Amino acid sequence: MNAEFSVAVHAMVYLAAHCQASFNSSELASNICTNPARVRKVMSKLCKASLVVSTKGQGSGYASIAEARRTDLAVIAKAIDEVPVEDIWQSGDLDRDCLVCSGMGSVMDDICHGMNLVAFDYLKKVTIGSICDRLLQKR
Amino acid sequence: MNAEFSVAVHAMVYLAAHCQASFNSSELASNICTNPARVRKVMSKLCKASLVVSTKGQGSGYASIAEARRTDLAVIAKAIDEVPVEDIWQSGDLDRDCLVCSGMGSVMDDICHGMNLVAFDYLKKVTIGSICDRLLQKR
DNA sequence: TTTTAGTGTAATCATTATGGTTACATTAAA
DNA sequence: TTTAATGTAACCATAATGATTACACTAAAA
Repeated sequence: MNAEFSVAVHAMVYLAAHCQASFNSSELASNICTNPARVRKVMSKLCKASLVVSTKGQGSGYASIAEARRTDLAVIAKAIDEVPVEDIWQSGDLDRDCLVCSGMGSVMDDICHGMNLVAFDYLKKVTIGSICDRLLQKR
Repeated sequence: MNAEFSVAVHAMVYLAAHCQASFNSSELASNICTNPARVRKVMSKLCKASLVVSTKGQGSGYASIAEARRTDLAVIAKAIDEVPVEDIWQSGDLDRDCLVCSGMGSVMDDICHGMNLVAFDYLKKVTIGSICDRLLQKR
């Protein structure tokens, strides 16, 4: 799971915490501590998944959708096409006679998939709203 | 989670499936499809955690421990010092006044930790024995 | 006692992945 | 018509990864 996920969550939290306003990629980049091009790349994916709204032209930028607080992190991860556990290296070789050698690849694949399923279940329980509340001490 | 985990699991499964014999790093590397030095590096960690036994000198190598089939993948991951979800990039900056900017780092850290907890729970349920049985079609 | 075949471990190298930077076509407000 | 923004691609520097090489150490075998 790379930094795009952090950028996406941070941006969505920031927008949700200032839900009346709109911010351009430079303003978001400054708060996230990255560069505007990276922010735009991530926001473009969120926008395609309808998790944020973006406008174009002068004075444009990004803003929260109405249901932003209810958006969970699993949805965000899928929108930016990320999985918690990256594909593990598949050892062995399908063409070998040895059952261990030829079978370990798919075993590791399944294990990776299994971890991703439980990790996604966990991410489903974390919402942008819950993060906002925690950050703004509204527990 | 990098390839050392694959190497470790593959090696443990191979040794457990041939539990009467001992194999050197070249033999294991050939079955895993990697190089002997890499195998030795991983096996050395497993050995320190007493998950395999190794001998030295001429004719030496690695062999299964008696309880190998009951070893679970969480124990192996810990032995080689790996976590399923690598640290996610901590966005923001602790020294900023903005609560979102200064707080997101630890939020992402906690999320990463939460995913690792559930992923480790999953790995605990997968044992070397269960993988052997699957590969050798003893379901 | 010497030779030999192995482990343990570090150093180096090539390749890949990652993130930052720059550039520019496109868009829409002013 | 100008300006300020997004969307996206290309390029570069750096970091991470795995393969390779080397070698000190160890213990069996001759």
